[in-house]
Amino acid sequence: MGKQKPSALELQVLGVLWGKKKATAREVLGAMPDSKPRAYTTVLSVLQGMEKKGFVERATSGVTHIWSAKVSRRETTVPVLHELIQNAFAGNPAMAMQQLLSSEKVSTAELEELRKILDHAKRSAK
Amino acid sequence: MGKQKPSALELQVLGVLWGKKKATAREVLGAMPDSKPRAYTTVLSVLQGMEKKGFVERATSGVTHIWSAKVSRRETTVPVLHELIQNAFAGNPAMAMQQLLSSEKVSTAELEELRKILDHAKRSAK
DNA sequence: GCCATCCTACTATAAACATAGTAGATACTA
DNA sequence: TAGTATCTACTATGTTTATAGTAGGATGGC
Repeated sequence: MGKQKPSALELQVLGVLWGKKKATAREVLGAMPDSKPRAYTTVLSVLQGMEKKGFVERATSGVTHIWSAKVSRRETTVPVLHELIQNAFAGNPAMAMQQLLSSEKVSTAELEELRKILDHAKRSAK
Repeated sequence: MGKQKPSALELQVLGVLWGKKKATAREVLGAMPDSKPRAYTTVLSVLQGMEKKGFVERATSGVTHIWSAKVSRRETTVPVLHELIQNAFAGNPAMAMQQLLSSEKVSTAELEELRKILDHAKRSAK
């Protein structure tokens, strides 16, 4: 019953729900970050499966159901990232971050923010 | 027939090969970071499948085959991380890094190293 | 030389995933 | 109110994943 790992598609659905707080199946379909064409029923089926796994829950509003995430972004992604780092980065998170910095666009403001977090982490470590 | 995405297990195998440069199937089995018990033939089958997909290649040394990665860590993991950030972090790599800093152990030396990279990125951005 | 061992190739299979259709209920609209 | 559109539940299907067995060839020790 406990902590299962969401698939890539399920994670994408969760990402939408973390962003919107609440959404109908149709709204989720419209907000999927990969813009792959999918049938409405595909997303609905995924949501229904995710409910069984405890990833999402729904509130009924008339006929339409309103979906929301039941698990937090952090609790969900920490194990996912951890596993990825174990598997692909020899357990070394710094290597992953280094690659992220060089492969993804990070704004100056975000860089500044990260530097603060870094300094704080350094002080805590000492 | 280009760029397919490796599964989690395939990524784990690649991680072993990136670390060891070359390894037999048995050595790969022994070095899998999750220490899940698996049959020798399981790993062999995975390697054979990965060869078809172009992820690994082999050299024959007598009867035994020596396996090595045919794709680099970077070219493989950049799309994987990118997709993860799109799906689970609203396309925001800084959020992912922030979480990494707070959820994974990073040594003081690595923090220092990261700070340098950060400063460099900041200078380049300006 | 023989037996146990280790190797690869090939095949099999259960489970998970991604996808979507169909049917029946409800709601809108002209 | 008749027809159209929309919604959910349920079922189905092709694919990929993870797993491992079996068969047959080679190796090595004794």
